[in-house]
Amino acid sequence: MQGVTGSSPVSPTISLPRTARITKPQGVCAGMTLLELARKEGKAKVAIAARVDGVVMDLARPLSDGAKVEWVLPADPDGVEILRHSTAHVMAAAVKELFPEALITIGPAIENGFYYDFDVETPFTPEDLVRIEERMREIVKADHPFVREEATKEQARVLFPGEPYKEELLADIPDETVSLYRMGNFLDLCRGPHVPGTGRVGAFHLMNTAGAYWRGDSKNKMLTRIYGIAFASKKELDEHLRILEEIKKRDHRKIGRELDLFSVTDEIGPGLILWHPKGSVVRRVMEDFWREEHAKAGYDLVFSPHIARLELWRISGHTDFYRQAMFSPIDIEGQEYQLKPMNCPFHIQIYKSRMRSYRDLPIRYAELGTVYRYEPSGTLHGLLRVRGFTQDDAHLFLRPDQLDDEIFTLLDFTLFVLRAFGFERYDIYLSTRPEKYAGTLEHWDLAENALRKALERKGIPFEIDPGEGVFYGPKIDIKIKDMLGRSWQCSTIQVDFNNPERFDATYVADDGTPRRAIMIHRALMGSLERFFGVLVEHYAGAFPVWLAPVQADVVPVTEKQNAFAREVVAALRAGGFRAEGDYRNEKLGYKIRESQVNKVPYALVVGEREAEAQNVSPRRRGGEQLPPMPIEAFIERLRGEAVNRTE
RNA sequence: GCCGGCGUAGCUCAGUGGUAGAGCAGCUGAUUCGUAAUCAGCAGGUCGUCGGUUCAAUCCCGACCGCCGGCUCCA
Repeated sequence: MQGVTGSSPVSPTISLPRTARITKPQGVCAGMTLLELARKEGKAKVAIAARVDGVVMDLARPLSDGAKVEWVLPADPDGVEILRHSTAHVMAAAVKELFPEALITIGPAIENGFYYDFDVETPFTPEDLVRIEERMREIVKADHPFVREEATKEQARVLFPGEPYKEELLADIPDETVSLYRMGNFLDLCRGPHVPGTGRVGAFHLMNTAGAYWRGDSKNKMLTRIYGIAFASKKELDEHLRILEEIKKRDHRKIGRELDLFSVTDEIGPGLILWHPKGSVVRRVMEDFWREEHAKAGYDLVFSPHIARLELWRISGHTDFYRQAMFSPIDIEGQEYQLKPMNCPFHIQIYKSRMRSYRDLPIRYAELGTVYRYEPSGTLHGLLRVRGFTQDDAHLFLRPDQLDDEIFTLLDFTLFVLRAFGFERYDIYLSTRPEKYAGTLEHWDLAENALRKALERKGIPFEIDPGEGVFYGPKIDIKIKDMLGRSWQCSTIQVDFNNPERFDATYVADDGTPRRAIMIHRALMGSLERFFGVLVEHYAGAFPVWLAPVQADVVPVTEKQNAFAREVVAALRAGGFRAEGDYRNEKLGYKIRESQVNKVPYALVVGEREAEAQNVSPRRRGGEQLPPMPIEAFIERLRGEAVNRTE
C-alpha cells in the first residue's frame, strides 16, 4: 500500500444488498411452514431463515396466521450469523467423523467467523485442518437438512452419551425443554436457528487452531479451538482474506523494523521497548504537542520517581487487587520499594504537600509517567502490550460541585487530542461497578452518575460496559477506530472517591472545615507505546508531515548537485524541519524509490536545473509531482501542512 | 501464566544425520545518471541456549529462553 494520504479507508466488512421482503400472509397461509411460504413467493432459493414478528427462526418452523414475515438472506447481518453458526456445526460434524474421540463443546458465530471448541487428546495440526475442511465440503455438497427437534432435558441427556460438556451445558439451561439440531448423523444441543440444509453454507475457510479454556475460565481445562471464517459468497471471503493481508502489511512490528522506529530484543527483555531515533522523533512530537496543550488547558506538569515505598500501593489498595501484576518489591536497607505500576500516589503526595483551599481547586497534575507492570508473558504484543510504558497520565483534584463540568470539559479535551492524531471515529463505553470493588455504594453511584451525565450532556452515544470499572471507581473508556475500522482502547477517564479517602486528600472549604477532595484519573493516549503502535498501523507508517520522522528527503540527481543539496537540507533544518540528504552514488530512481519506501512525505529532487534556479522539485510520497519552486516556497508549504497537522 | 506453532546471515526465506545457501541490505570498485531498484566483486552465520542420543547433530529427543496465533488478564 502506498501513502495513505488521500486514499479512502478500507472497510472491514462488506455489505451486499439485502433485499429482505416483508409480507403479511392471509389466513390461507396459516398452517404452512415458512419454507412452503418461501417457495410460494419464490424465495426458497435465497432465504436461509425468516424473521417472524421480529424473531429469527428456521424456515422449517410453522407459520402462524397474521404473522409479519421478513426473509433473512445470507447477506443480512442475521443471515451471516446463521450461516457462520451453521458452518460451525458442519465443522463439528466433520471433526466428529474424522476424530470420533473428540468431545464437542460449543461453537458460536463470532465477528467475521466462527469457532468450535473440542476436547481432544492431541490438538489438531494444520494438516488436520485441511482434512476437516475437505470433509466439510463433502458435507456441504451432500446438502443434509438441518432438522430442529425438541426434547426435555431428561430426554436430551441420553442423546449425548459420553459428551460431558453437553451434559454440563444441559444442566445449566433453566428451561425444561431444549432444542436440538440434527444434521446427518451429527446432533448438537443448540438454540438455532440454522440454514435449511448444509448446501446453503456459503464460502468458508478454516483459519487456525488455538487453546481456549472451557467457558473462558483459566481454572478450567484447556480445549482446542478451531477458528474459521465464513461468508455468503466467495467474493466476500476473498475480500476478507485480502483485508487480513492488508492488516499484516500494516503490522506495527513489521513497519517498526522496516522504518527503524523501535525494537524489542531478547537481550533487553520482553515487553521492554527501545525507541530508535526515528521513532523517538515521533514520540517527541507527540509529547511536545501533549505538553503544550495540557499547559493551555490548565494542567500543571510534574515529574515523579520510578520507584517508591511499597507502602504506597498498600494504601492505594493496588497490592490487594494487582499484586500478581506488579514486579517484585526491591529490598533497600530493609525497606520494601516498588517499581511503580501507576502514578497516582505520587500526584496525591504532591497535592498533600501543603494545605489546599477550595479556591485552589481544581488542581490538575499531568505527567508522562513511565510505569512497569508484570504482564503475563503470553500477552505481550509489540508495542500494544508491554511491561514498561509511559502513560500520559493526569490526576485532577476537585470539589464535588466541580465534578460534572470537569468531566464534560475533559471529554472535549480528549476528543480534541484524538482528532489531532487523525482519529475521528470512536466508540465510548461507560464501565460500571465491578464485583470486587473498594469504597461505598453511595460513592460509586455518585461517580457513575457524574460520568453518565457528562456523556449525555455531550450528546454522544455510548454503551454501558457492566462491571468493567476499576476497583476504585467507574470509568469512561474511549476506543478509537483506525483506518481499517479496528478498535483500540486508549483514553480512559476514571472517577475516584476512594483514593482521596485512603490517602486523606482534603481541602479547606469556605466554612473553614476540611473536606475530602474527589479525584479523576485520566489518560488520553493511554500509553505512548501503545498509542504509537496504533498510529503506525493507522497510517501504515506513512505519518503526516507533523509527525513524520523525516519530512523531506533531498535528492541530488548527480554528485554535482551535492553541494546545493546540502544547502537545501541546511535551509530546511534552519526552518525547523527534519530533512535528510541522499548523497550516495546512486541513480535518481534508486533514491526516489528509497524515499518512497521509507514513507517520507516529500522527496526534493535537485538537479542541474534546480541548482541553477535555486529551486527544488518536490515529489510527494505516492508519486504526485509538484512544479519546481524556490526553497522558501516549499518551506512555507511544509509549515502550513505541519501546523494544520494534515497531510 | 495456559494451549499450539516457530527459532538458519542485519531483513525475507531455501536446505540437509556427514559442521550451510539465495535475494535484499552492508562494504569496495566502476558508472554521473531527471522521479519506485546500474553493473561487478567482497564480506557476513559456534543454524536461539544448554543437555542427551549417535562414530558424527543445524537436522532426532529433552529442558530453558524468545517470538507468533489464540485463551485468561490488562489499575
